[in-house]
Amino acid sequence: MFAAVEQRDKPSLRGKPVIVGGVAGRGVVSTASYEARAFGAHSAMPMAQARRLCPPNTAYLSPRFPAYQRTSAVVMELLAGVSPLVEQVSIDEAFVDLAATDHDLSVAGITALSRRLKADIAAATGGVTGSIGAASSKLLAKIGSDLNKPDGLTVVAPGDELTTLHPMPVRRLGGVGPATEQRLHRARVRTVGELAAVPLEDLVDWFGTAHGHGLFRLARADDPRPVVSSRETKSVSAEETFDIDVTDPARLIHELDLLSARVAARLRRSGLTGRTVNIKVRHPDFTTVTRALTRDQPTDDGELIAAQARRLLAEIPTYGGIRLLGVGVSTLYDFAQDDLFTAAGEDPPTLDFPDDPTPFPPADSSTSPGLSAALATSPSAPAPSSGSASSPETSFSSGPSSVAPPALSGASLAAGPSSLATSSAAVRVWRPGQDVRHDEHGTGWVHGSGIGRVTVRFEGPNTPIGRVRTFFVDDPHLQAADPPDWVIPSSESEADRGPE
DNA sequence: TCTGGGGTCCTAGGACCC
DNA sequence: TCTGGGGTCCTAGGACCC
Repeated sequence: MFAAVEQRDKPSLRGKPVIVGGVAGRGVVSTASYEARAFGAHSAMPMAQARRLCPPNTAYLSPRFPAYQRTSAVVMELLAGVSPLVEQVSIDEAFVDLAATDHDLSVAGITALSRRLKADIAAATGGVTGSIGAASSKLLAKIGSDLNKPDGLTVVAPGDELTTLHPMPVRRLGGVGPATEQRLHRARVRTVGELAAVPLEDLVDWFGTAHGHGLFRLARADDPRPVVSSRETKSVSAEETFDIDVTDPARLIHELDLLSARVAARLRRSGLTGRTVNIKVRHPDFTTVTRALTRDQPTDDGELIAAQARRLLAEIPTYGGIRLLGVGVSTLYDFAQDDLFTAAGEDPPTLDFPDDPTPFPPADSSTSPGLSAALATSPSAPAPSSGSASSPETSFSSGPSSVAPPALSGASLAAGPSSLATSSAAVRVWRPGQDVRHDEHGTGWVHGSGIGRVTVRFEGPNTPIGRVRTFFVDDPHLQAADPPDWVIPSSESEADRGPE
């Protein structure tokens, strides 16, 4: 599709090999025009290899996503005119549920409708053609649309599904990629028909429950997947492959910050926040590792994301250089954090420490022996347009009590003044050994801590051995009197090592 | 001049909880 | 002393798709 748009917009490219993709450095081919495919170029091929294969008159172009997006929107608009139930799969693919309409669903009727639609698409896009597959399921419709590219039209009549499907190579099935294909080939299974002869137990054995059952059904054209108009976003990420492997740690941190900012901006644009920060590192030998950390509160704040990402990166050896760096956020929530809870009529799950009449030590940092910092902020309305609805980091010291908690202050500084000023929550610091609770079990001390949570170790007349419980910032047990259910640590547990 | 970028889903193990 | 069962959440990695 990218190549078709380029050839539409630049007549001189028509009839010539066109390759769209990363044209420099370590780029790969996004799309090869049919003229370029004749020389062996194809999607996902390293650009360097495509250059070796294609003749000198080949055009190598960087993608112009806005142009493709405009063309895509024109097509999607036409599809919406055909049926209210359209599932856009990508920038250039969609499923249309014709059963959600009152169209004539006979083969003749669908063929006529498809012809009209193809003509409308070509006219509305200025000559970009599309291929249509029509069938009784997504599986067959998709396979049909691939059959006579470009500008193809395939209608699989009801009843013809198996005769269409079974001669095809297994690779044609959605969900069968290089790994599954290889595995099947080793088992002498090359066609869908051969796949249909494999017992379910074998498929589950080879590919696991989900994939095994999926293959078993697809091989029988048993595909009840409905057309769904919209799906919620599960993650937002950004990554970059460097032209030359990066070794300089300062440069890596800088890149991490840039990626975090990009992710945060896209989260805000979509009205999303997320709790899990992921990083991805690809080494020069192409091995790829990921690290993730789930926060207690969702955020869309680039500084906060970057702070987490830096901690995660610190776990990974980078002295050999880094080929690719990525940052992502998942465990998403639909609204900015403040909206999330006020809209639901619930209290925000953070403690409002300044007003909190807890049995804790006094919230006076100058007199409380254990409290090393208490940054209170005035409750105020969320900033109207800043998007920084995230709360400041609520963190706990885990370092030696003689030192100001470094991770802590780093995190709260990273939250930035504007973020602090717009939040109704406070940052509170606990130090190991700090006395935080007294009850019938004895006296509880901060034993360990992490972002958003703290473990308290109890000892006293009723608890001869140390008992440990983890509290979260929003845990009512931290302030309420109702008896929590105690966790009795085993002897190996860190709980018995006691406060430092 | 070897191998992009943005996603989804699944699995497996461990921690934790009741 | 020889250790359940079911559930959820989290993390890491892999396959796959466009």
